[in-house]
Amino acid sequence: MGDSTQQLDRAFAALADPTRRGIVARLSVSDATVGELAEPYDVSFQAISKHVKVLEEAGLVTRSKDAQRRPVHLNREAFDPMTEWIERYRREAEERYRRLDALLARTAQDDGDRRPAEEQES
Amino acid sequence: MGDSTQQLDRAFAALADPTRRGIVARLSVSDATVGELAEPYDVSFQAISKHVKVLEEAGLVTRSKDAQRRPVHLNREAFDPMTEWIERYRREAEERYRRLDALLARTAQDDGDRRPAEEQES
DNA sequence: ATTGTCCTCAACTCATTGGTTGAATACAAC
DNA sequence: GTTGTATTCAACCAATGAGTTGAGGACAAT
Repeated sequence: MGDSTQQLDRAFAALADPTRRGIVARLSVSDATVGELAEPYDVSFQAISKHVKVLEEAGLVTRSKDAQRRPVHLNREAFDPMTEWIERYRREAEERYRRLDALLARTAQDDGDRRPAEEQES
Repeated sequence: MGDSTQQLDRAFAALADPTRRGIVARLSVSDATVGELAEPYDVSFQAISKHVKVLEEAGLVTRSKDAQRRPVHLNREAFDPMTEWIERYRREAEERYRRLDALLARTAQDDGDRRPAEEQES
């Protein structure tokens, strides 16, 4: 089980929680302390601290140390593996669909040409 | 809490599992029955059935009914909300970064021009 | 040095999840 | 109708996850 696999596990899992997605959205505007991040939510401060930790372990954010504050910063590049993974298979399925579609179009044309003759099996 | 939020929850959570990502990758090649999907894995058949159910509830796959088989089919469009969500905030952070960068560049130039005079506050 | 602020760590609860096995269902084929 | 095949459902278990509260650590300010 490769490391990139585990990294994808963690990144996708991190974004599966609405609170954590909210935190990411907030951080896209500016860096923020845990206190600032917690403010809009109706849960304990510590719960938000945990959420930030999950995001950090997924590599999606980093924390620097400024006196007693730990400003949280969005790690933009860390989102790429997810979109790349999704887009890869989405595109593959899309291409298969187009091939199938083309095949069906050809078959439909064949229907007009030959199929009536072939239906005489009954 | 909107429905789209819950849908994102489920979609991201569904992709957070390597087995389920493997199933999606397999389905990008062609539709498959649960039995075919289970074959490469070293877990029980029922476990894979459950995984497929999770993918289905996330809207990422659909199952049709062909006799006793339930061929599983990838629902390509269902992946878009995820990439759109990620790209939205990724892009927002990117723009902020560029603005900050430009600001820093200006400030650096100001340093050369005016800053020495302004430092006379002490 | 004491106090207040910002934050993390530890221990606990409760719900969810991924896995198991053992039925039960649905259909084809004989 | 019996058998075989493909699949789901139900009950259970162990591990993980999101939440809580209570304590402790690091630093600034007085």
